[in-house]
Amino acid sequence: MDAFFASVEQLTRPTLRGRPVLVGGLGGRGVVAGASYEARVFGARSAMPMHQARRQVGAGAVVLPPRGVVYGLASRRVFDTVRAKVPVLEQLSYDEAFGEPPELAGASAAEVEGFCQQLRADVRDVTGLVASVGAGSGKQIAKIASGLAKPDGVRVVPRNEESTLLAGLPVRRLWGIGPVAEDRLHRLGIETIGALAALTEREVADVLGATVGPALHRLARGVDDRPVAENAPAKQISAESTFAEDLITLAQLREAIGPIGDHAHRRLEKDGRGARTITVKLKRSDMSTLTRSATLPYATTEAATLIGTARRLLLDPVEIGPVRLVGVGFSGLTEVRQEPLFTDPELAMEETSDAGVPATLSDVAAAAPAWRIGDDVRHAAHGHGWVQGAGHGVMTVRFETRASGPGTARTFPVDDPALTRANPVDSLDWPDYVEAMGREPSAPAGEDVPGR
DNA sequence: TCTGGGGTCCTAGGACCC
DNA sequence: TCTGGGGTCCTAGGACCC
Repeated sequence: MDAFFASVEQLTRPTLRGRPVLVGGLGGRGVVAGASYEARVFGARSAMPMHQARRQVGAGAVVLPPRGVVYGLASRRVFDTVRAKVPVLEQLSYDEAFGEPPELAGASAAEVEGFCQQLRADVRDVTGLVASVGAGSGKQIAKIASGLAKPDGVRVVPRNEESTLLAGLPVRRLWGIGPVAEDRLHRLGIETIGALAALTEREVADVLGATVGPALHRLARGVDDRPVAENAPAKQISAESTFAEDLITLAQLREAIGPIGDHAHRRLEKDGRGARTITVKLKRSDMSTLTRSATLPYATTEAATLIGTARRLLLDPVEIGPVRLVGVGFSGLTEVRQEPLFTDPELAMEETSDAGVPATLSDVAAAAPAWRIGDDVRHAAHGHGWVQGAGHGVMTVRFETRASGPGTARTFPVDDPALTRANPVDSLDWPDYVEAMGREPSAPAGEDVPGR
């Protein structure tokens, strides 16, 4: 999908079409999760610090917090549509998947091109979103081709053009070569995939490792027989959170880990399996990370045991230095037939002792929610809208959805009783879609698609 | 006022077992 | 009386992907 997050915002909030949209964290430590093509013109990119992207785009920038549920449903619509023509899909993220349609076995480049164009048309008709498709003899070539196809296009790489195409590309374009591997190769004067392909097996293993090296070497030489397969069940479920200011005491960490553990635990429950291994992740102010893990004798779904164990694994900032991020991960995921007969009473105690803790800032926020830019709103008379601006006791709401076309903005007192919080999904006209289809779309891996 | 969040895979060392 | 070899599991760290 082309600029997926930003495109969903422009689809459901039509006023934003044609404008530079940045989706991502709004706080000082936020990064860009999605940038519309209008924003990319100014150099804004995914993973860039938000303040930097904002500075580059200038005053016209529209900065919005991510609406994960909306992207998740849009993603399901997209892949339900694709699945009708490509039964086996290997999903890489919310917005990207590999497929190997059986009917294209032995097809000519022209036939493949036609198939891909039809697929894009289907996706666009059903979802209103723009997809690009790349095709080639293997996943690596298809992936590179899809990058070349964007925006809004198809790129088919025939067999006889593969090696020429690969040879000229910078090594970094190879899926699996990141900043570190790129740097190592550059030090040896290896700049292109062609130069990488020309190395010996031995050389490549020395530079990139005994496993990864030869694998990347094969891809560089155009050898890619990896199958396209449906995603395996997740091996790990985790949640993490970066704080506006570094945490400097163990007490702060112990308080912070509760909501993060709850978040991870909620997703574990949704998955339905139990976990044996609990991992705590801490990122220090210099961006280095520390992890500590513990493995229980049995898998459990119990929040008290899981989060209590995580809390026990925390390290003291007095010893390790200020902490900017805390994460909790669960792995060793297995079906749990029955709950264990006993839980560790000490751990259970630790967890439940949170009950009497004084209200945290987030509790206060939940009690008296302030309207924030990007919030979805319902008004008794004007319908569904979103908060375009707020401050000085008033707020501006633009009333529009995917179906409405660009809407009008109206200003209200922030405490206007006619305004209530709305389900973000309604901006996609989701209820109408479900009604038209006569059912919910299939939910293969649920919301917990890997990546993003 | 630098650098999110959710994943996968690999490496390497040590404990432990036969 | 000086210590092999193979295997699995666990822990910690790191590269890489979107």
